Amino acid sequence: MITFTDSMKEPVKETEKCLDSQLWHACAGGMVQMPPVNSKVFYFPQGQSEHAHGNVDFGNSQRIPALILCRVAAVKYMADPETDEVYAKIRLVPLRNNEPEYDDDGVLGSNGSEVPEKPASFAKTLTQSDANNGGGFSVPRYCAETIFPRLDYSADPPVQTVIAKDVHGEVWKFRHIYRGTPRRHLLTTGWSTFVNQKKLIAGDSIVFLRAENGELCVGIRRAKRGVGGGPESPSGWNPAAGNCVSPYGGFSVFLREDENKLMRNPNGGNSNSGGGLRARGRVRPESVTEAATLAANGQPFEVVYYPRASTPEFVVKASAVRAAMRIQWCSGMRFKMAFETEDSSRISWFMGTISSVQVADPIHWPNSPWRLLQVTWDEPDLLQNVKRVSPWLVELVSNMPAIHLSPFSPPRKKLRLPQHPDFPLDGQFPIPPFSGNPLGPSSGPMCCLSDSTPAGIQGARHAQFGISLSDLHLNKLQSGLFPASFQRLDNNTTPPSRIPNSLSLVKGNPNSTENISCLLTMGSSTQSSKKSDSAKSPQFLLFGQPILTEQQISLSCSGDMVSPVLTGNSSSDGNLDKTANFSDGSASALNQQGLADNSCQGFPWYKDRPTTDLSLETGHCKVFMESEDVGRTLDLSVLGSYEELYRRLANMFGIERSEMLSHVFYRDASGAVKHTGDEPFSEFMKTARRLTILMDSGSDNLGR
Amino acid sequence: MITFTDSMKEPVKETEKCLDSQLWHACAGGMVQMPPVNSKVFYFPQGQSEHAHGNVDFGNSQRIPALILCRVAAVKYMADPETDEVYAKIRLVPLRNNEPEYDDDGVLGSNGSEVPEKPASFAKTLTQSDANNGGGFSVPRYCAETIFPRLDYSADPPVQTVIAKDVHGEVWKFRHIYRGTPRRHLLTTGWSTFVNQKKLIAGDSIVFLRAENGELCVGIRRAKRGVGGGPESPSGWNPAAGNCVSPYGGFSVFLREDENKLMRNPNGGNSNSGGGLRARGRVRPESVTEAATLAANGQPFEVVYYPRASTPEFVVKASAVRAAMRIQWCSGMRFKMAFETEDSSRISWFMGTISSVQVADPIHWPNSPWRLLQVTWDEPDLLQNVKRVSPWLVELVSNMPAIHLSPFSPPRKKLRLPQHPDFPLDGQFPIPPFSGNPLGPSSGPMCCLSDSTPAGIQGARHAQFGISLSDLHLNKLQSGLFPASFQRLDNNTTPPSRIPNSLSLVKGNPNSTENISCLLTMGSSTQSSKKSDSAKSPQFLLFGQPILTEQQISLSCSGDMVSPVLTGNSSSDGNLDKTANFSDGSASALNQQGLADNSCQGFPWYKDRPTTDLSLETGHCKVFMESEDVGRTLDLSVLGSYEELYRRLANMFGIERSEMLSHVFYRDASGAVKHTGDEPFSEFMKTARRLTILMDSGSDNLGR
DNA sequence: ATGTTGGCACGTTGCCGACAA
DNA sequence: TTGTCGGCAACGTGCCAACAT
Repeated sequence: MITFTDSMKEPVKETEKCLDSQLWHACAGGMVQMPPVNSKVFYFPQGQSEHAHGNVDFGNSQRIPALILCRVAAVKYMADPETDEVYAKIRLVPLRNNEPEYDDDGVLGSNGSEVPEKPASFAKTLTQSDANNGGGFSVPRYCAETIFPRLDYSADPPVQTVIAKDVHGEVWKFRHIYRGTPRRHLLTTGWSTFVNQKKLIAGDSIVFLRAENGELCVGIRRAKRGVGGGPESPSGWNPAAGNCVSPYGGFSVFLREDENKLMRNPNGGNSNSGGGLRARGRVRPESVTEAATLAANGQPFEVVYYPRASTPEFVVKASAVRAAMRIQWCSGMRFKMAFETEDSSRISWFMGTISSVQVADPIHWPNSPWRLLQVTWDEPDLLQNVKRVSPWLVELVSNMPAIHLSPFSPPRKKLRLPQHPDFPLDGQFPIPPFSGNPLGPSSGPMCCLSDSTPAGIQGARHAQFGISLSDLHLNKLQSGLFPASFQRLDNNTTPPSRIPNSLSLVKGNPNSTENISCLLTMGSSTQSSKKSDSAKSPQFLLFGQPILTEQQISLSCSGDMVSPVLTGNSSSDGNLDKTANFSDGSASALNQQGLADNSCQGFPWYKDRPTTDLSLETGHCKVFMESEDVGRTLDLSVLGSYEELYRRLANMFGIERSEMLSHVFYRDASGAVKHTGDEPFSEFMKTARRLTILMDSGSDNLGR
Repeated sequence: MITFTDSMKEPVKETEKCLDSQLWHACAGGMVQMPPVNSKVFYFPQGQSEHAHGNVDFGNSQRIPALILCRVAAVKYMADPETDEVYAKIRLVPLRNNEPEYDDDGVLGSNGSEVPEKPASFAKTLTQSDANNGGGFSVPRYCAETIFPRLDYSADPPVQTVIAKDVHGEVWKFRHIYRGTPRRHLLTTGWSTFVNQKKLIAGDSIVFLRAENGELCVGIRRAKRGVGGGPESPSGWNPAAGNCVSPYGGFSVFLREDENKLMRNPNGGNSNSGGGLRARGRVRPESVTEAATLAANGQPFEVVYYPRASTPEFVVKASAVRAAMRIQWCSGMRFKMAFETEDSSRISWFMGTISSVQVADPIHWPNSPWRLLQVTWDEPDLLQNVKRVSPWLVELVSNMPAIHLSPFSPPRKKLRLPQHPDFPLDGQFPIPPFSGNPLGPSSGPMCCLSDSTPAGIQGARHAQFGISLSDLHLNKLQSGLFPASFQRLDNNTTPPSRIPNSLSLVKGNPNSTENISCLLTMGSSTQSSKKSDSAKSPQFLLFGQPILTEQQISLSCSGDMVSPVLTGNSSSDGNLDKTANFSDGSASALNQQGLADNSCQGFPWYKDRPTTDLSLETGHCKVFMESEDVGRTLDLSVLGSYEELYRRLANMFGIERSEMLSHVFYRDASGAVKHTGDEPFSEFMKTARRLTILMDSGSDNLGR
């Protein structure tokens, strides 16, 4: 008997009960990691719209950024009262540019005790016999012995009543008996009631969890119907690329099946006011537009996330996105990706190759990295439905450390991500005169792969080196810091057909040896940034596309254009205008040649200030942080004094301003290296070309 | 298998299927009459909020009128997909003042064929045996023979399969057999499935209906649990008067029971996006505020109405409301009210007495007639929960015709309600300079009853006549047109204790005989308006409160004040300012004396223009329509010409302007009766005091 | 005319060990 | 160790006429 308060104030809220986060996670599955409160995440409206039923029309009233940096304000772990499906309400606060107080992982705000040890839990996928209405439930021994209360084995047969609470706190009783020959654990009486009430069928999973207070909890994970035997977890992966009418593509099959299940299910209805007209399951399209609009306007909002819906997470740890976007994704790259196994009991990794790097929905989200990667799987049968993935979901496969990890930099000096211009603001927020790449400086090499471009279409001189991928793999190159993407794994015995099978290295100038050596050591950027400062750049061509090294990119402000293909300034970070331009200018040119499909992509998130100029704009200056081979563009003309400069730099790199004074050096147009303050600010402003912050007072690696 | 369109556009709408209006009505029950499309209705936000779960907070951002005149734009007959409960979506368009094109009953727009003959249908309340899972269904012979397909009685036993579609079009099959000794009709196979699926219990009703196309339909009407055996239909009747915190009062008990049923019912849930947080059943409070706000802003809106919810209709035929409000409701009045019987098979009338006339929620809806009447029932046991009713739901009991019916007027001349100023605009809409009473001219007598006021507190001379109610009843007075409210019915053998048992008649002046005779004939206003035009008015006192006749009220503009109690101008119609003033001034005075509870109430819907002035404002003029004893106030000063006058009058009374010219007479300040046009308009405007439209050219009853 | 009851037959549910993987 | 099967007993379902109202 449910009692209502006298005033009947919001009896509805009664159901807005949060459930134990551990049980929630047990039901959500091993793949699901919720961002901690106060951590930074990127919210992808595009991803959320996949979460919704029906078309989400964001209208043309205002542009919504493809991803919005937010702080996680709250997470409510909840469960659908009818289906028991777990979902989370995530309250997000968009971060404006000037909120540096939260660190990426949210450890600050979450009082340390945020690493709960996993409680004992057990998941079993129901067999036919388990789900048959005639039968009981075969309890795996492990579950019976570690999760269930201890049975008194002296009795004959040993029996007990197991009491478990479901996600709503409802209590279920099961007769637990240990009998048969050979002996086995069974749930009999009470089980079929449970199966019927919860409408479980073979393939669904049941989760038993022993909570910290000793209580036994039971949750369910419904199987995702409609997939032919493949791994189950992130299933909805195939928005028809560039198809605006049906953004779901093959994915909608999933939703349909789910939908039908909900429809024929006597549950899942609502006796709602509107007359049961609200969308069943998942999220209403309006909720998505609402959230996205609020987000775009910088206002707090709430999203509902169904971890077991056939869609990937659309609220992603900022650090994960940033890390992924530091990598210059290229077709041909090998990666692995985690999936939940069909019985959702384990996680297994699947290998694949990037077949193309291309914006998933160029019409609506032209600047979005969401599902940027079109992939080919080594075991295509199992992952037929997974055609496009987002970069942060895959892990490059290599026994070389990924270059962006900068393994040789001392931890202390590890680049602190700029805390200032965090928004990939494509239209909504005022763009500050200088706006850094929200994903932080990219230190991955810019490279371009194509398996179809005729070699030599570029005017540059080139020579075939005939290095295959396996060659590369075997080559000692890999022990250096070659982009961690070109070789197959050792255990990859059946290479997909699309794996490129030739690699061209093009020497751009005679001192190729030195340049290769530069390439090999570029991870140690203290050297490389010095050595290759003004060096002629080498050119690698892979399938006719040039491969640029970090140096070639980040140092391009020194005046050397590297490749006619990259007509824009190719600095892969900070210099946003140029990055955008890469896509607007040369990339579209590539498109016209039918090459874009397989080429690498810069991320054109900053289309706002299109420039065709190849060099830095006057007054703009590259800023380098100490030994890191990363740089940011700074428009000195907007600054009025050294003081302002220091403040800006402090903000950019997260350094105390007091530390700054004696550590900032610059090279002027004539090549002379000076200390800030050596010249009047006006002079500095006009002549400075490259600026370095050197925290280690001893070293002198600033190109002096 | 439900198919979705490729684009998945609004799959939700799929369920927004309308059902056969006849089946809908059969399920809704005999009490429910939906207003036809294009008819005029009053929408009561207050009433709708009773329809909602939880507190409806209309905020204080803007005042919402208590009732809003609307045109019915559309009615969608629907059924809850889970519970089969029928509901209607009514699309309403608020009517601004200048939309005279729709008549009250909507016959205009509804292409004539709107009077569907009731199809053969049969409702049976399930017996214990019917609902027992073990049993079948005893088909009443009438149902079997008139609704079901004809049985072949030659077989032994006669059997057939009856196929019926439910509200969703789902097909149900029942084995219909005629067997046993004595022979009877039974539904066996298929029946218990139906009972189980629909979760029917004893007391619920099943409706069989033979549709026009010959198809058999089946619907259900669930019993309203929670009432101890009383009649069932309009149950939620007792908002705690004046209690703002819990506007549901005893009523919430009903909701609770219903709610519990829905809760424990595996149906009735929702697998909704929001995570099942939407209100179950009935209407969300936000929907109410939304509708009310739209309505108040004159924008089209939609309401959802559950005819079998325990709340009275909040969209009421305008004519019904107007008719009800023409009556000056007084405590002590006897009435009857229709209820659906417990088995919802019939309608029965219950007798009661108005115990007090008092605004139900003076804080939020100070001007609302909603649930204006507090009532005492002759059979209180059966209607314990019905404490307050709205005037249009009750019917005054009298073997005399109600005065407002004007039975002696030829039908042709029956008052056409003014079509012009229809809004009871209390704040939202601009008040036109001349604003008529939206409920039309009131022709009911203003009277005041109190069983507690000491006689003679008013200064007026008075005499006790000692006429009891039964005296009145027996008295020949009743054969005239005495207000149809003061006597008990013949069959009322147990008079409620609160029935007043004495009646005072106070002679206001010596010519009482004439005045009584005037009273007796006032219904025939052709005489009365002439005779009592300038006559001194008699005073009836009932329990010390004066009773005013129609003449006293409507003719008070001639200068005679009737009673010091009624300090305001007591014209019960048209002269809105005065009516409002009655409540604002004298009624509150009564309140201070603790008398208001049982006194009559004028309807202060026009507080906007408070006036303490007792006479008509300068330039205002009473307009009388021919023989009707009703009048409307007209501000001549806003008119510029006779032409404008005619247009306005035509609008007010729904008369062709061409007919008008020769039919408008007026009496000027000097008492002279003239034809419009006799004087220049400017002169007319200044001197006219009483205006009569005389359609019957022959009669000369205009006080000339 | 129709509601209620008890009888009874049949179908289903659900517990069990045997068997097999 | 645990999934599946056939056996079988208990129970519930549902049809029926008799009886009651």
